[in-house]
Amino acid sequence: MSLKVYNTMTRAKETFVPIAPGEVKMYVCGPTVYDYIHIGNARPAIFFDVVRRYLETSGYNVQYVVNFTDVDDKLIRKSEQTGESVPDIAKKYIAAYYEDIEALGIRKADVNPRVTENISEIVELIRELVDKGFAYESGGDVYFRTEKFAEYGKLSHQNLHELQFGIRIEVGERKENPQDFVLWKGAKPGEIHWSSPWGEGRPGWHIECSAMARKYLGETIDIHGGGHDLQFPHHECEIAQSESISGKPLANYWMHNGYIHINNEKMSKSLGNGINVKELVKQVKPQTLRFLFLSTHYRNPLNFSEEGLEQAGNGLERIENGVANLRHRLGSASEGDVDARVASAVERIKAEFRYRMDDDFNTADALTAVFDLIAESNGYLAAADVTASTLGLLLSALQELDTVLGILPEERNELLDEEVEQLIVERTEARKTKNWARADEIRELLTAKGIHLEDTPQGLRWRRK
RNA sequence: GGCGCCAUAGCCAAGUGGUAAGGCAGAGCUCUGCAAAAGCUUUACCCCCAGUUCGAGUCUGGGUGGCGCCUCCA
Repeated sequence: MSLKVYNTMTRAKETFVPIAPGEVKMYVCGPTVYDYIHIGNARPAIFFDVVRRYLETSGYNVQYVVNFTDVDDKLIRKSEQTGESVPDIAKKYIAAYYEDIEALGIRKADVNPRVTENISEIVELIRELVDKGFAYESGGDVYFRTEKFAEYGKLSHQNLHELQFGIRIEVGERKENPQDFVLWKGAKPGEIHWSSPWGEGRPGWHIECSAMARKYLGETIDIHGGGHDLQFPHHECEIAQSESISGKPLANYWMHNGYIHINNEKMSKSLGNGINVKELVKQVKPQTLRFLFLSTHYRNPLNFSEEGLEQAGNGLERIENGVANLRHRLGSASEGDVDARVASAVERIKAEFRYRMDDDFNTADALTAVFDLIAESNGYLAAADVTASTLGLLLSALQELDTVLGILPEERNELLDEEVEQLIVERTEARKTKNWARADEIRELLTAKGIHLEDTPQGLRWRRK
């Protein structure tokens, strides 16, 4: 089966065909850097990271761009509140963003363009829009003339005239039409600003993505992604801006992830129910969060709860134990050929994984392949004699899937301190002499230190918990 | 008002019109000196009502309940 992608534009799963064979250009809307990212921001970051990884393991060369909005109303407001400058705030939260995504095992994008570093490209694009009559200057602002772009609304399938404008925010009085949106905002006194043909000011929100996507990826990109809420107006506006100039589709595939809910209500900054990634990773392993997110299809909402987190943690533990047990057995495994039955099961499971991922990145379904591999591995491990080559095969299959999912802990050659080592030696002696009381005492002592001892036919196995 | 999404076991969750994956939790058993880990066993009138069909969780229509977007949001 070939890769199928659900395209918001057509509202259907489509066979993925890149513009250039073997190349994928991906643009995902990144954060506005005025605060620490919350888990709602983490969902697209993790999901599109998995998309990128999967495309790469499928043989594509992926160009992955995620922007930073480092100047906008929210940054300016924050600056007024804290007294810090807008660039200082942006710098601080960009650094925090990198820390957070690293903690979550999210690979950095190839480029993280920033608005403030692309002002001339943005101004140039606005100038082109004005020249072609798609935009107009009004009182120091520049607006996009939505009436001029007949396809406005095609992504979100909205009829321009049936939208309720001004329902949430006031309609600016400088607009020709309420549905017009701002491309350039004239600066108020004291605000951060740049020069433009329309006076001092700064870019509107939507224009940056059009300008930066064009600069870094070209007129048409393969995949444009972001949160569900960006569909309208953000992506709709991007389409209007980009396509009215190029006459070509901005993106061939539009992908939108569903929201994180808390108590069955969306998480959002305005509701103030956000959970910071920084706080969360202090409490749970980052892999747990990845596991949790990937266990629900990306387009579905995901209700976040303590219970869900705990269940994800337990599920992950089963996988971790399986891998650890595999590694442990490596030490006592014999030489010899790969077990034919295991080999064919591994092939079957890997194929199933691909099949499920090919179906619009169905990570929840694909995760079962990991459990299948663990079950296969545990079954094989029960045998009295195992070959290192078979264990190696299982391990590499697991790692192969994990290249895409990123849920396994890194392999660490942890050492136990001398005192613990000594106790383990003592316990082994005690067991030889059937001094169960002392053996159990030591085991409990170490359990209290977070080190779990397990006696297996192949000797002692320990793990941290 | 317009445009959408969702409803599957105690919980999470996948599901191509062919008789309900997987995980977590629970119970029982096996292995173990005891544990742990692991294995085996065990649990579903797929929200309701019609319809299409040889056959519907899946398609159509109508309900009920929940959620989202309609220019800050991921």
